[in-house]
Amino acid sequence: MTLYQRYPVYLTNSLSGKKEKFETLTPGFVGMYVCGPTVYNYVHLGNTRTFLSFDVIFRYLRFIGYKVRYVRNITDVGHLENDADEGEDKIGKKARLEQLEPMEIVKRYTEDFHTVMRQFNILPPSIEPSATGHIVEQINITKKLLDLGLAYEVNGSVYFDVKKYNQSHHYGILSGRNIEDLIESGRTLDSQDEKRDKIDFALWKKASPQHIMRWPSPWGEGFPGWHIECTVMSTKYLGETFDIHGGGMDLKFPHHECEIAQATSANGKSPVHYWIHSNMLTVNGQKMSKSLGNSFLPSELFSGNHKLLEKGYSPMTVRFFMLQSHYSSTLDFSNEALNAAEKGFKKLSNALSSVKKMRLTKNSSNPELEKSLLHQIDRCFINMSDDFNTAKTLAVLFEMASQINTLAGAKEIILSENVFEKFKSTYLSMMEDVLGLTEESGGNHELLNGTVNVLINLRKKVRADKNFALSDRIRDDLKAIGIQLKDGKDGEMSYEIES
RNA sequence: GGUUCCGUGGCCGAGUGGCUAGGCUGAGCUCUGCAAAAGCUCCUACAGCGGUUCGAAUCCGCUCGGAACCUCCA
Repeated sequence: MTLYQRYPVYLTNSLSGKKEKFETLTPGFVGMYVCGPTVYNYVHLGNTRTFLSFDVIFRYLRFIGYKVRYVRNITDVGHLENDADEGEDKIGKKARLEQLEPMEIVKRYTEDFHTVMRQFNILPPSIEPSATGHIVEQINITKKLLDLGLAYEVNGSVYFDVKKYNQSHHYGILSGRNIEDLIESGRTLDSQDEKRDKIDFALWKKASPQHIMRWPSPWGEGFPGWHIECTVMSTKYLGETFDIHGGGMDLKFPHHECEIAQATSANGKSPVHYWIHSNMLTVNGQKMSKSLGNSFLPSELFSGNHKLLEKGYSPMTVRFFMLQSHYSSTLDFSNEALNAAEKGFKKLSNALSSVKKMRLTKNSSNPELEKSLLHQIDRCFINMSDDFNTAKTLAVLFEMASQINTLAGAKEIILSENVFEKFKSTYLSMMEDVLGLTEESGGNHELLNGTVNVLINLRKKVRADKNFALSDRIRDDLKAIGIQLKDGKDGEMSYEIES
């Protein structure tokens, strides 16, 4: 029996708005697509939260025994400033502003994105396709939609006919809207707009003479629209129907709605079984976004070099901070909360390092304690399988950490070996493999380690001689430069570098 | 205006009908030569008003407050 059979996953499907039992299309296999970044600028902390949420989902599904193909794209063309006639491609615009080739822009910000992902210990996806690598497929599906009569061409641009689609399907099924409301509200049409209806969206745009990014097509030189890339790439690597499609809440409409319309039209079937949307990171209750100017770059957060920050916080502190809330809730960002997270994470991290060193004294049954340990192990999985509830899982890990500290401080550990090992390995793997929370080295060099050990040995000697004045001085002086000595019960000493 | 969501103790943040969230902060105790770390104990909330129910933070209605989407945004 696999872990996923023992602890079946339930997740909130945005399509139904309900928590549903997770049943994969192919037993044991999961296909998951997540909308990646548009690489026209540095990723900010809000963007990072989404990728972190799906990283944990990916990690957990894998951990409980699924074979997961995780596709996360890079959008390097086609994301328009707006969908009106004069809409400019985001990459193209940045290239113009910075006087660089579009591919230079793409390269720079893709690398930044990857660096940030590594810093936060976010695993790379199985496949990371780019939109420009799939121009041919995007042209093909556009042709197909034209042939089906669900798209129309105007002056070298092709648009999706939402009203026509809505005659046989429900456009707005995901975001709970109906087409009449959409037509009534929203922005008015630009007079020179080529679209038949303002809710139609571009599949292919004609490139104006000054437009840098352009490819030949049956409709002349142009570039693909924003939504079509995800349909093409998800279909190509995961099939016409796949298990999970994720992304930030703000992509639900129109981006994901358009994906559903295109894919359903082109393939004759609904593309996705479970839609998962992660919620926004907020600052003072407002969404963190570039346009509002309240966004943080990860590097600013690490260094503390930002007007809203009192100090810097490590990547793992931030990762822990984000995992304390559920992915579907908004999370408010503040110095106070980060400070609390820093201390909380340190506690878990210390327990992680002691659990690695912990050894059994005697292999013998201890029913009462074992029952409690097994219960904690069980709850880790139950909580994670319940819509990937990292907050609840962390609560159990804190209990386990207390247990670990108690055991580590005990004279002897008497337990059945299999329970002991299971307990250790669950704490370890929940922390490191599932939640991706690893110990931070804190610049722990060999030379420094040796030097501190010289002082520790010296202090042991003077302590044995009851020369407490000197013993305290060694400790205080080290403390002053950021090294905290800790005296163990057995006369052993350890140290910790404070940030 | 339309669609959706939220309002939990000093702070952050889980929790969807009865059973302890958890972290941080604060107070006290234990251990320790003294610290630090660790362990234990305490501080017991659910925006307001009504309703359903034996019983509601949890369901329903209204009021107040806040947010997201409807235009690019993870």
